[in-house]
Amino acid sequence: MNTVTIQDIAEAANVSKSTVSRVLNGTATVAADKKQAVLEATKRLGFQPNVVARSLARGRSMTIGVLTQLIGSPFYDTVARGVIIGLRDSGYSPIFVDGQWQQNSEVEAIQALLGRRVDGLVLIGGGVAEKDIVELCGRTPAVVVARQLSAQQHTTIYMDNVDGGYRATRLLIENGHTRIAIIKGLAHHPDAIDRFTGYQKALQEAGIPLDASLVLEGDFSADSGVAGVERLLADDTRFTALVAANDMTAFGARLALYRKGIRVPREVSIVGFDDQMEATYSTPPLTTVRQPAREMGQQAAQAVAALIDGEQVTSQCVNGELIIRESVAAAPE
Amino acid sequence: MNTVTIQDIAEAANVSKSTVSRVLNGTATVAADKKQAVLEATKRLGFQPNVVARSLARGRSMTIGVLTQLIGSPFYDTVARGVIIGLRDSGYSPIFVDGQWQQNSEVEAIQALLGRRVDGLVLIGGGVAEKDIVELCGRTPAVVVARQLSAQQHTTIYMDNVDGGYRATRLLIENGHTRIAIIKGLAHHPDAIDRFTGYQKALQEAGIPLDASLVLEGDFSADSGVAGVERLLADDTRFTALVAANDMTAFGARLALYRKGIRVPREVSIVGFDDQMEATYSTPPLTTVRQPAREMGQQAAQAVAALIDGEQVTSQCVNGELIIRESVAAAPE
DNA sequence: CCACACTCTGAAACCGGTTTCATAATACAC
DNA sequence: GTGTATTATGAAACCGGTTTCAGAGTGTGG
Repeated sequence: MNTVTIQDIAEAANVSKSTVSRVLNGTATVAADKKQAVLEATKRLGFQPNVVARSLARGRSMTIGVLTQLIGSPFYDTVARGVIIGLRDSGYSPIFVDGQWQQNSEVEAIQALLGRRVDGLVLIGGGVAEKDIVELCGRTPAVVVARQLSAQQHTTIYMDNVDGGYRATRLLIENGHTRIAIIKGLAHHPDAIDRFTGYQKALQEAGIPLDASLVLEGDFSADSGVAGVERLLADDTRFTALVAANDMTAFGARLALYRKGIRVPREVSIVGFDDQMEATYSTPPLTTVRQPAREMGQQAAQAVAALIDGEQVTSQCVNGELIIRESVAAAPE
Repeated sequence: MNTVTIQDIAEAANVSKSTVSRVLNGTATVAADKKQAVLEATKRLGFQPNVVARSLARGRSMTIGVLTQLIGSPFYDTVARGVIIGLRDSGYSPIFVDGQWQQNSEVEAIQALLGRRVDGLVLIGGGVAEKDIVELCGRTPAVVVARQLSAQQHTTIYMDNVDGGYRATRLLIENGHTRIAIIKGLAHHPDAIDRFTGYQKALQEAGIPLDASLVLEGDFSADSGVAGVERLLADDTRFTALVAANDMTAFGARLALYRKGIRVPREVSIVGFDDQMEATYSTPPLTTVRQPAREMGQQAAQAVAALIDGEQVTSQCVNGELIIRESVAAAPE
C-alpha cells in the first residue's frame, strides 16, 4: 500500500510531523540524529510525499496547464512537445487539455485548468477572444504561443506569417515564376490570412497582378491540396508554381500532380509551410518555410516559468526560416 | 482575484460550508430556498471549486497519468491523442510525462505521477521491466498500451507485430517477390523484433531462404531507410521489394530510390508500418500495416477508467490492418 | 548565578474542500 | 397530544501536508 504519510514517518522516527517536514524540505536546521532518523524512516517506509496535499498547503501546484489544439496538423503536437522539453527540470509538470479549435470547449478547458490551480498557463493557438483570455486567466501567468495577439497584456510567442508568406512567394518569383497559385488555409485562421497577405505583398512588389483564378480555398489538410490542384487543372488554369498553406497541403498537391504525371519541380514548383518531419523525405524533398515549433513551445515554457517567478517577459516574434530543398526550380520556358 | 472559496459562498448565502458542498455536489437534499441562494451566490461570485482541495478531501484526483515516449515516431503521439479522446467526458484529465525511452527517467516519471496521486495510469510503450511496473504501480490501476507484456498482472492493449510483419511480407510474396529486403527497427525494440519474426515466418512458409544480405539494421528513422537502401545498392544486392520497420523508414527508403532513379513500385515495391497520416499522400501512396494507434489509446483510456470503477478489464490484442495503396506491384520479370 | 539571546522542536492552525455525527425541526402514526 | 421516524442543517473532524508560534533547552556575558 502506498499510503505512507508524514505522520507515519514522524512516529517511526519519534519526532513530530513538523520536524519531518523540515527535514524533507530543508526549511530549518534539525539536530543531526533526528535528521538521520527521519531520513532512515523515509527510506525504509518508502515515503512519497502527497503532491496534492502539498499543493494545497503551499498554494502552488507545480503544474503548468497547457491548452493545445490536437486535431489536425502535426504542428501543434510539435509545439506541445517543445513545452514538455522546456519544462523538463523546471520542477513543473505539464497538464494538457484539448481545445479542439472550438471556442466554447476552449473556455471550458481553460477553466478546468484553472480549477486545478495550475501555476501558469500555456495557450497554444486557439480562437478565444483576447479579452476573454485576459479575463479568464486573471492573476494566473499565461503565455500564448503560435498565435499573434494585438494586446500587450499577454506574453506571446509567434511567427511572423506575413513575412513567411512573403518570403515563400518571393523565392518563387526569383526563380522566374509569374503564374503562382496559392492554396489557402482555413478561411478565418489568422495564420492563413497572414500568409496570404504575404503572398499578395510579394506579388505586388514584383508588379505581378493578382489573378483570382490562382487563389484556391483550403483548410490546411492534404485533401485540400489535392482538391486545389484538381481544380486548377480542371479549369485549365496555367500555373508553374504553388504556395501551399502548410506542408500537408503541399503533400496533397504534390500527389495530385503526380497522378496527372506533372513533374515536380520541372513543371511545377511547390513551397510549403511548417517543415514537418516528412518534408525532408518527400519526393522531391519539399522546400518550405520552417516554423520553429519546438523552439516556440520551449520558449513558451520557459517564459511561463519566468513569469511565475515574477520576472518580466517580453513577447517574441520569430521569423520563419526558408528551408530550400528540391521542390522549387526555375520556371519552365 | 480568483480566490473565492466555499466559505465565501457560505457566508454570502447565509448557510454553512457543509450545505454549500451538498448543493454543489447534490449529495443530499437541501431546502429549495437555500439551494437557490447558494446557486445564486456561486454564480455571482464566480466560484470555481479548488480541485486540489477536493482531490485531497475525496482521495481521488480525477486525473490519469500518462507516460509517453515522445521522441521520434508520430506513432506515440497518436496513441497519446487517442488517450485524450478516450478520456473526454469521462471526468478525468490526463497529465503527461515523458519517458524518453530511458528506463531511469521512466521510473522517475511514473513516481512523479504517483506522487500526484493520479487515479490511474496509462503507460504507452516504454522499457521498464514488467515486475518493476507491477511493483511501482502498487494499487493504482494501470494499463499498458502499444507494448506486449507476458504477465497477466496488467491490462495491456497491443498490436500483434509478428502477424503484422507476416502479412506485410506475405503480400509481397503473393505479388511474386522473392528478393525481399527488410530494414529493421531498433535492435532491442520488441516491436521491431516481432516484425522481423513475422518476416522470417512468411519467408519460411513460402520456402524462400533467408538471405542475410537482405536484412539491414535500422532505428525507425527515415535516415535509416535512406542508409538501408544505399547500402543495398552499394553492395549490388538485388531486391525487388522492401519491408520497412515503419512508415518513416519507408519514406527514407523511397527517397533514396528516387535519388537513384529507381521507380516505385515498378522496380521496387515497399511496405511500411503504422499508416501515419502522410502515408496516404506520399508518392506513390504507401501500402502499409496500419497500427490502430488512436483506437488503442482510446481503448486504454476507457480501460483505465473501467479499472478505477472496479470493473474487470481484459487485455486486448488487436491485429494490424493491411492498407493497400500503390507502393506495391507485381515483381518485375 | 542570573539575564538574555539563540537554537530546536512540538502543538496547533491552516490550505479548501468533503463527510460524519449530532441535533433541531418537522412529519407521521396512533 | 405524545412518541417516534425522518429530514434538513451546522459543527467538527478529516484529507496530508506546511507554517506560525510559543516554549524548552543551551550558551554566553556580566
